[in-house]
Amino acid sequence: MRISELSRRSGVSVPTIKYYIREELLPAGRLTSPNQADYDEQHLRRLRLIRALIGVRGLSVDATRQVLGALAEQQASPHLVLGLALGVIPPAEGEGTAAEAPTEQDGAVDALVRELGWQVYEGSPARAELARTMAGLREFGVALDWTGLLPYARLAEQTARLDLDALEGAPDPLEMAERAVVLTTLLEPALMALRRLAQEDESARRHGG
Amino acid sequence: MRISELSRRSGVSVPTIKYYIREELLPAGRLTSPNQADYDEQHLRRLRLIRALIGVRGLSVDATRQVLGALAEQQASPHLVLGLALGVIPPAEGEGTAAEAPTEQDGAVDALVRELGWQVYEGSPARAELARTMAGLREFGVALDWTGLLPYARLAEQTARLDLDALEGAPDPLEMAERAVVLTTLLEPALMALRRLAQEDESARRHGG
DNA sequence: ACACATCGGATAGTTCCACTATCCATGATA
DNA sequence: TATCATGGATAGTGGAACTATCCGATGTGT
Repeated sequence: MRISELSRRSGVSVPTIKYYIREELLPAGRLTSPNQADYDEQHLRRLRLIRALIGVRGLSVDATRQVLGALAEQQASPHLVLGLALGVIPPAEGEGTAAEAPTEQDGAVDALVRELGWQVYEGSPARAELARTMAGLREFGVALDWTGLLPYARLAEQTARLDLDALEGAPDPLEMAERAVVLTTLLEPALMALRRLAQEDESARRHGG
Repeated sequence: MRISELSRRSGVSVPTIKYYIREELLPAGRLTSPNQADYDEQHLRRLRLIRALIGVRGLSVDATRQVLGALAEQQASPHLVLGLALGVIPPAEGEGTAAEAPTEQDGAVDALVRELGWQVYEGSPARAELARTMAGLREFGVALDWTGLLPYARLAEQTARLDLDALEGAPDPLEMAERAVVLTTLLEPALMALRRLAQEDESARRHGG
């Protein structure tokens, strides 16, 4: 198909598609002549994924590129696929101005991970994110050291089990990775929304709604 | 204290403080003369909260104003305080272009809430958010109807219990509301980071790391 | 074969947001 | 009295995510 059809079928304008190609979120079409390119269903799938990550999830173009990069990088064992797809996904992201110096919170994260016996990569962005938020919380005198996070971490384990269950039946690694990305990133707002609702309900129960 | 001291103590530049006052995130100081105003510890606390929400959490100025608005609106029972503080907080936020038509997903959310027996406000933004993400997931053929969310919802209930526990000892309603906001919004990235790490660990266990 | 729409590719422009800088008259301060 | 900081107003900046325009080449209908 040509770019106009890709645009029509995806609901994304032609200039925007070109922009995504320039930004290397989407591979260029196969040139059939110097000024004519051919796009296939893969492009359409990928474009929809991009729109979901940027539009639904609100990721930046840069973050989206990283996520898609992780997706392309595998072709290996299921764990590597997931490790890459899940591990590289940059979480929420605050004012992450590169090369953050290791803070004292890193020690807390290490302690937490050790206590839980988790086998996780040293350089996971999630570790840094965790340290960052803990530091942020401290500024408010919220006394929440790593032991306070333990029960949350136990719940996270159960959540992760559900997540992995949902990925079980994937036909091929690439499909699995894509599902992992979708499930991990797109489900986040839903999980947080559930938390809000549950908080409201719990509050009603405790204090009488 | 005057604005320069507020700036020094908070680490926020004077122009930025003025900007926040213009944007009504921060109340203006008490004028002691036409060109001299006085700020107190409340301003400092609030300014730090603003910085956490915008800088650490990455909320937009607009979303931050809503959160702070919820904070100001109470003065009532603990449940109302929490309902307002937690309920009004806009979750993650996608391309929320106002007045979204009720989709078929709303029915699914209703069913979910009914099944769980949750007592939650009809107009919670979290409900709309939930419907929106489910619609987003559908676009990818992720077969996840409301029954698929049930186990996640059960875990959310437990998470909410932990959250409410953490708020128990608050001295006054305003303090409680502020803590609720901090805990709800600032803890989100941490919870998501924990989920990422737990996924990585679970993947290692299942597929051999 | 010929007119005309469409294409890929490049470049420049737009909009929005979160600041940031500059000005000014006034009042505080040494 | 001579700075100096202040509140308030207005304009400007930089980055991000598009969006619009132009070009020459090419496909398409007749």
